[in-house]
Amino acid sequence: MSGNSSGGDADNFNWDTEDELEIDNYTISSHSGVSLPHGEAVLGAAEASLGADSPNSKIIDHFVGMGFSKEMVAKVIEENGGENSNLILETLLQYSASSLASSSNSKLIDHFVGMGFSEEMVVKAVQENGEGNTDTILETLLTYSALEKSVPMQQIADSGYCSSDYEGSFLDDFSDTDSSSETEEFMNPDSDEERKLLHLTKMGFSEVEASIAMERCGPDSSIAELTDFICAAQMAKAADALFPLEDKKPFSNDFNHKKRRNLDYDKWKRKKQMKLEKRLNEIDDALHLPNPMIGFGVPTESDQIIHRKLPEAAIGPPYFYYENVALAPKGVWSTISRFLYDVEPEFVDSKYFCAAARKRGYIHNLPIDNRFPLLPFPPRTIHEAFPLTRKWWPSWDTRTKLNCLQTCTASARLTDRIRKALEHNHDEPPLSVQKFVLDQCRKWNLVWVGRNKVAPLEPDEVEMLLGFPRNHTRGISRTDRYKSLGNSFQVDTVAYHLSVLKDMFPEGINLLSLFSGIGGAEVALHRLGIPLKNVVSVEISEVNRNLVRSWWEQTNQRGTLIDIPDVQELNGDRLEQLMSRFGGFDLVVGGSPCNNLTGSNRHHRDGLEGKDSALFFDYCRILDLVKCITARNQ
DNA sequence: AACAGGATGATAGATTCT
DNA sequence: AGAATCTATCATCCTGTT
Repeated sequence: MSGNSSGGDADNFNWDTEDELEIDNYTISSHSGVSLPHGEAVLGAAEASLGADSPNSKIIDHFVGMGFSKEMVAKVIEENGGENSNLILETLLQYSASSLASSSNSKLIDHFVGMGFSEEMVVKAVQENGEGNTDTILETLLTYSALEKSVPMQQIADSGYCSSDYEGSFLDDFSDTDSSSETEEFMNPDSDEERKLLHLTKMGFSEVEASIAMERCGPDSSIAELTDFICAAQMAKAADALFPLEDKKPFSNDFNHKKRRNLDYDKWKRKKQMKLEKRLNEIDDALHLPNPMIGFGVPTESDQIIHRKLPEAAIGPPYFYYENVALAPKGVWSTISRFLYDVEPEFVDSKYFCAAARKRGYIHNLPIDNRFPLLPFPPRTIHEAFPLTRKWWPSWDTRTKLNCLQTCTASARLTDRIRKALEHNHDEPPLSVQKFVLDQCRKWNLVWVGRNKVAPLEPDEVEMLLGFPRNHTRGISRTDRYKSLGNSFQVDTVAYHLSVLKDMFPEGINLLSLFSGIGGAEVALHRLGIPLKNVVSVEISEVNRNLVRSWWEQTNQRGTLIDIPDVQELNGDRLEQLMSRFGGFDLVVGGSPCNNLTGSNRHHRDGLEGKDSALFFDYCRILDLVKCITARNQ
């Protein structure tokens, strides 16, 4: 961060429009001595509204619980009313920022501590960002505190709750941390949901936040998940307020102002969000998608990283391997990484392994030296993969790789439209037509199968590109084949990462495969020549389970395959039972559903909290249990 | 089973601002 | 010149309706 030289940078917070002059000198905490022009009057009013019976007292408590001073909260509620908590939070953060701008360096740490951040956290943030750039420090602190507030799974594990009822223990552990709360009077915690709700409100979250989180995370979500969700949401909201410069918000009680504000609010918010994310990215550049996307190395490129340092908590046994789409909504990968022991994701595009792109992130604790690829190498270009298309391939279609293989394919109507668009021309079509056709070809992965004729890939061809044996998915409906394949691993890519296991487990491995799909991990290990001793495969789709079972028999596996339809079935008891029977798991593989993360989902791109993608937390839960049980049995 | 249906984020290049 | 901003381009393990 290039530094503004000192804390006196009032320019950073250029708010002086008429409406905002009144707050320009306002400071949030008793640590700084700047006083308000009419502070007394405001505080007087605020005092009055602090009574326990006041309708706003709950919301005041809420924000105080977040670390803001009572006076400041009261003032903001005075000015904005108590309904729009979003607006209140933004304003509070603006106040914080503005007071920062006028506070001196020596008071910097005190100031942040006064906001409710811990001293060591502040010192760290100041060290990292320099003293000058206060808004950067605030951002960093917010990031830290969101990270800290969320309770990573490993902490639960570390604290010794291994059995299937650890969530209950966790609840008990927290339920008496705070005795002063008025929540009891309206809640009677006899159901699990209400218990969680009560618990969350006691932790300082609002009832609304808690309910939303529970709705979004599902009824079985743990407190850890819920707090994580709320903190993420709070951080996003807080983030909105951190742009003091150009997009100034009118700040007054003027009704028209507010109305206008609301009209532009969404647009404004989006713009802010974008900018904040840009700045947050600068903070944790660790999660930038790499270019070229080769992870720690691919067999076809010379660039390679041989060493990495895993966080202590991540080191096995068991080994684990988690996969999901690389281009997930912002923050998703940092959350995933946080829940998986802070292991840095390895982003790899399968175009370095086969003829189709497939940008994915992998988080694993496997060694990364001495990897080797599956042989023979699969075709690496479209022409190699589909030699027959070469004859019809026009010179102006310069593709050499296909795009990501998806679950749907182009309609016949579209290929027909393309044919018609091209038929009118004897020579090269005009540029506009070329562009249209190329756009569609890229979008739907069309290949040339005749004069002016494009077609989507056949399921067989997709199987081949993804590294599965021919006819692996044969026998189910065409639509299902596309769907199952589109949701699968690219076998060569995964095998390259898993290849390091071969020397370590010459006798074979016990595999726990979550969200197995059509068995990409199993196929990869088999093709690597790593014997599969016992495989427990969890897969919701019966069609897919049958495919894996059928492959298992066709390939004359000697081991045991156990399939479980529902990931919820795999609780602590069941796992203990399975693990004592097999002697533990060597590897836990899983790629949790991505349909709430991917850009191609028009309707429910809800991020990790989405209905399906939230199953990621089950992966964490189960991995944690396995880790715990393994450690205990050693 | 076929079909239609945008939104998000990354990136590169051009343009303007400092 | 270099930073900041704008613009165009491209890719994306898909869902709801018919």
